[in-house]
Amino acid sequence: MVTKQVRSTAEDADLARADSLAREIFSDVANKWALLIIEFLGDRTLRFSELRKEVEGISHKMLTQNLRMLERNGLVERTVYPTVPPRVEYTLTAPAQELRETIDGLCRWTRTHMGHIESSRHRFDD
Amino acid sequence: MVTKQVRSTAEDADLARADSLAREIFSDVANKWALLIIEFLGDRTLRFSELRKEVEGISHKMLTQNLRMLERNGLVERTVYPTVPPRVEYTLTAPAQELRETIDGLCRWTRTHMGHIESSRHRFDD
DNA sequence: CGGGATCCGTATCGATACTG
DNA sequence: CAGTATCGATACGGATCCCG
Repeated sequence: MVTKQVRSTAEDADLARADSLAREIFSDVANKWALLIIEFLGDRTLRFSELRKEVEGISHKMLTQNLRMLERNGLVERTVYPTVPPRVEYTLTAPAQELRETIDGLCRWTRTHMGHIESSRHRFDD
Repeated sequence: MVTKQVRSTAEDADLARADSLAREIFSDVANKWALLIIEFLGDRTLRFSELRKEVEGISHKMLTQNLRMLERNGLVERTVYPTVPPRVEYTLTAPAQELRETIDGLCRWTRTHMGHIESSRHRFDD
């Protein structure tokens, strides 16, 4: 166990960098649309328009924006077929598949506690 | 397995309601600040000001706003001690504790794949 | 068809000031 | 100390148009 006393200022700086990076990634990933895209894409390979149908309610803009972000973070793979009209397919990468497990957990949690939450809301709204 | 044909319109309406409720709860919970508050609060009992220190970067306003929302959904319990100056303590409820398990998973995932994500970002930014 | 660019209303957020 | 209210800034999100 490394104590505060023997930790150099350089190591402190490293930890600070790691922390802010983790926070940054967390902010990217812990947003509604990103999580829904990952959840609905699952282990399938879908085109842009197909994915848009799956994640209902998402706008054209939000879908492209989030897909770019996920691609940048190495969570989705984007394959372009240079045909006309163009055909673009999206798949989750291995790290994203792991992430999907925990998102599944989040979805299960929601379904399990929906009733409790709904009644709690009604109690609160007085 | 219930097929589409034998499902009544009333049952369809129920399913639609459940779906939109689930979406609503998901939108509440799957946001950066809410998740961080739950994660940092953990199994402790913290005052408003203590919690504000823990979740660094959160503004006074965002903290109150999210705490109200979490309280409404029955995820945090708010205890007011009518002293002067006032003392208000927050704790996670049982459902929120369960949720914390999956948030822990999300945090572990972030730490595990930080390196991969960072290098993927550098590759993308060209 | 996929996606970039633009416009524009709205929700979000931070800072500040004020109450019990 | 905890919380509400108000006010600007700006980021978000949707609608639309156009290009490959």
